[in-house]
Amino acid sequence: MALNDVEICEIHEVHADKVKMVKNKLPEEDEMYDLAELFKVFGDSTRIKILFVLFETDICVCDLAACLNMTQSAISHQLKVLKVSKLVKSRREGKSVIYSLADDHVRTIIGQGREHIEE
Amino acid sequence: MALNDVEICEIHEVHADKVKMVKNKLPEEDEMYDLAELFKVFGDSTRIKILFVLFETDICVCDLAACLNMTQSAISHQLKVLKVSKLVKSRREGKSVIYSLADDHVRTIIGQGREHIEE
DNA sequence: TTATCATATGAGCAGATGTTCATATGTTAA
DNA sequence: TTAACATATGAACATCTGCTCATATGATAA
Repeated sequence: MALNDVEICEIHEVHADKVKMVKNKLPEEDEMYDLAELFKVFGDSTRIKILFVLFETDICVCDLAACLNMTQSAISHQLKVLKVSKLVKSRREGKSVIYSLADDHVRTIIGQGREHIEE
Repeated sequence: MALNDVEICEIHEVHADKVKMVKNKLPEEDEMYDLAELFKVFGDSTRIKILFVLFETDICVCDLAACLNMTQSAISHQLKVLKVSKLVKSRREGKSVIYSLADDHVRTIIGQGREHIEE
């Protein structure tokens, strides 16, 4: 029998009614999973730095790498992650590819994060 | 000589002036790093689920584990991460330890995340 | 005290993640 | 077309992360 813990707990003390009530109010598994995936994207300092640069200006990969003192390859890999998550979009201009913020949730989310830290 | 990429780029095309301007506007390295660390905490589905439970009610470790069908140990480890990041606080009540949300930035941050996803 | 319940924690392991390196793709100019 | 620049990408590797298992700590009741 799997998940013995749950069984054992119920015998003793777990408030089965409370647990059931809370379970019903939780969002879909998928939604919570996707949310975690989104925050995972914010959870890397290279990507955060990229976003801060994009707060200031649209910019090409090469300049971005220079801003952060990192290799073009490393930046490019991370830009892809940001793009798949729709936090960033890109357009081609001649030989360069210019990246920019996809929408304003990014600013809000990061803003709230900063507020939390300032305490 | 290290970081050849930057050097090479400058010879050719990088907009040194633009790069310098952006660099000046960026927050402190530490702040960006801390921000990434904060979001890293949100970037795991177990922790996200814990937070959603805490949106509904204060709850003990045992009930929390039952809600998520996970072991007490796994939950306890993650609660520690959440506590160190000040997203969650705890109080003892008899044999149990009751966890609750530390403040309301958590709701706001997660709310913005959800908005971003709904698109 | 001792027994039991509730939670916390350390070690170990498997899987995920970010960077580097080499190279491929795509664009422009000659 | 070819050469040079700009970006993207795959593989490899080292590090990080989250879970499990065993066990320690803490609290209560008998």
